Amino acid sequence: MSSLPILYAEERRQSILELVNRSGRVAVGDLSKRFGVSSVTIRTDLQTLAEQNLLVRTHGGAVSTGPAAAEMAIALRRERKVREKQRIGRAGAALAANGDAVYLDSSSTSLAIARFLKSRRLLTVITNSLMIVQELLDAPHIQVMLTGGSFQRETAAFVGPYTHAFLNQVHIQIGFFGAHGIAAEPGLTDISPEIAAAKRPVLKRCRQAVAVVDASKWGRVGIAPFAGIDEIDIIITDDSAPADAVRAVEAMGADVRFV
Amino acid sequence: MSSLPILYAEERRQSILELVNRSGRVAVGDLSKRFGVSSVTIRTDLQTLAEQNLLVRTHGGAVSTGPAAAEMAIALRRERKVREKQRIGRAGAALAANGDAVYLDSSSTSLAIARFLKSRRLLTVITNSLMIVQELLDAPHIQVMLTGGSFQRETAAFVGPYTHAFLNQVHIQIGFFGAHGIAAEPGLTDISPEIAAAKRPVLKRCRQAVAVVDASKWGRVGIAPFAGIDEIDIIITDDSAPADAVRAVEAMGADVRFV
DNA sequence: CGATTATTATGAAAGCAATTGAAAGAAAAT
DNA sequence: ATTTTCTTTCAATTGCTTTCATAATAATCG
Repeated sequence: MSSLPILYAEERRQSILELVNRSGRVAVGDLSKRFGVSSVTIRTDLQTLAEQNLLVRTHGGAVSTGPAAAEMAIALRRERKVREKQRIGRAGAALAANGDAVYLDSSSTSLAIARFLKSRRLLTVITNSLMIVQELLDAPHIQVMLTGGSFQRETAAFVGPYTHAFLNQVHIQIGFFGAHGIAAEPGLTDISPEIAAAKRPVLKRCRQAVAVVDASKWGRVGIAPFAGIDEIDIIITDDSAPADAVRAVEAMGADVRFV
Repeated sequence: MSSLPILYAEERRQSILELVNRSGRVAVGDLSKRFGVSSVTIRTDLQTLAEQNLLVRTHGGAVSTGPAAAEMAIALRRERKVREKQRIGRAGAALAANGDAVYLDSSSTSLAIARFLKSRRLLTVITNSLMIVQELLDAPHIQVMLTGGSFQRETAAFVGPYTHAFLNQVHIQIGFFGAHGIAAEPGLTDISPEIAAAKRPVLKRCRQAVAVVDASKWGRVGIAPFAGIDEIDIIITDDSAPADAVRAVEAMGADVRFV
């Protein structure tokens, strides 16, 4: 067992990655014995690797992320905070009036809203998200418009200058925006500049801009800011949002609603 | 059969998902026996998956969902002239050079071309067809651009003025166009004015325009013409095309190639 | 058709393993 | 020597699964 005398953390993680990709799965206990470190250490390793999307964490171990082909479908479907998003989705959908042109961005919360809009009529849904188009395929009474642009595989969204050009031509009654983080400063942020760039022009075109963020987003700040708190009309979140972060945002005059 | 000793919850759910997608339905009792866990555990699994919209819960089990994915898959299976289209697709794909921007319209023959382009690199595929985007999801080396516009459910294509606007902004090396009919006069036709209107502007933007039509299209004339024979550089068809119709088109100077 | 019976579902409680967070110790880097 | 990073221990927490009792649903029979 001590055939590998000492390994740097990085080397060990590399080895773990090889193992999980070779056999498809690893167990914390096995790894702990194999490398001669505590199980807590292995867990932090797995967590680190999971954060980089190099494997998928499970109870007691981890499994490989699978073949790159199905990667997107699985990753996007493995939603978290499902219940919270569902409640936020229902509340958000209720804000759209008949006849409205509704914008849904490429976020899982917007997808939740789409699910509640499916049964509606006389709605136009504008989006840059492939997932939302697919979700609305069997909603025959909803007119669906896609922005077009360059397809970004990681997010299943369309981005880039052509997306921008499309969005500068439409008028929208109400727009829903997910975010990676929300904080008093700098406001709403996301993880990719392209995604943020796709959201920014739409905001200006919406009579009403609604941010939809579950509790985990509060206080977080992503690399790419796309909207200040003052640009958002309504913020919908769930009631487990941290109170101090919410207060800081409300102090700037935001209308925060809990579901 | 149950040689798998212990499965992580995640793995088990993944397996259940595969089973339900493969056979269309699963029963709680079967799953419970197969995985060697209690029926209550299976129920929580099914509930979790149902919350993520990955399947639909029923009494005693679950049935597969994905009206989007499944429906489209069925539509694709209804294709006719599969073998001919495959041959045409291979020949068409061979015309695209590395580095090209390729346009594929929303026709089943273009979809056949997309399948042959998947393994290529350094290609940009521009399309207004949702099915082609989906086909190229797992072709990571191909950049995919979608025109955007209004979604037309019958053809799974994007059409309308926004589509038009997008297409006026791009330059394309080679474009492939399916058609409902081809004849010396009025040339290439389709069944819907919207579809025809989406094809017309692209034609002018392509250095090379290729019509891909199986034998059944010759001599047929649809309601909406979109290109004269003189606007087309190459016509690819299969060798069972009616000779007289082909001759009439060739007499106008067309380059007709058989596969 | 209604009543009975069998099957399936749901909720609560409990056991166990895995996880997380905090605090402190060890190793490496500056 | 000091800071930083990594690792461990320990306690508290969470998550998964089971059992059992009860409710709801489907199927069967009179």
